[in-house]
Amino acid sequence: MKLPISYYQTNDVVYLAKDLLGKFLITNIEGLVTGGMIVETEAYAGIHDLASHAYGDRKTNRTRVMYREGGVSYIYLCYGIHHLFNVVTGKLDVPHAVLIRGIFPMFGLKTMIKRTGKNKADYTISNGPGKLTKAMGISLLYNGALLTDDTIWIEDRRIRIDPFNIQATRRIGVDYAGSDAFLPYRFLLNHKKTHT
DNA sequence: TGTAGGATCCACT
DNA sequence: GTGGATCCTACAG
Repeated sequence: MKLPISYYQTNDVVYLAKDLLGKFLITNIEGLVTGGMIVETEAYAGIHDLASHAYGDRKTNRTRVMYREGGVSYIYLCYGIHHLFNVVTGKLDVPHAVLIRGIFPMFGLKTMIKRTGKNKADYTISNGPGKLTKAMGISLLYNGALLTDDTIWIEDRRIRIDPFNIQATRRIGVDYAGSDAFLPYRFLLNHKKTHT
């Protein structure tokens, strides 16, 4: 069920961003398990993508983990407040990443409620990149963590996704990226029918 | 060493 | 639909 390391090591990051829809992101942090189905992702395509932190082959302390072999996490702080969780993909020295932007909460709902201070765990508890890390306990501590370990991992639960239910749009918040801001690298899973 | 701005969210109106 | 929270990163000097 847990995705093997080889899954992450293709260089087709756009394909992976799409393929991760319907997979399950699960964390076991501080002894508490939370998780849910991935419903929104964005692809960041290495050194030629103006929106990517690794654009222009920028190797810095922050971006270093993106250059590792696919299958580790890349977590960074955004706007000084939000931790954003990315899946590093691709081969060694190819800094591709998929930003996980939304999950549908399914496991550990009580824990999510406690962590976020909300009063119910409906889809809004984890429908944004900063919200899902908060609900799932993901922080900078786990930057570079192996996704084949038992802290943060992704499972294939054989959910079949009809391509008809995948919507592709431009990415959010990357207006600075020139023409790359318009690439259709954001993928949303239309899952209204499974839960209402 | 200093500073501008950011892969966001929420509480307002 | 707007703005404040809040702090790290990158880059200029």
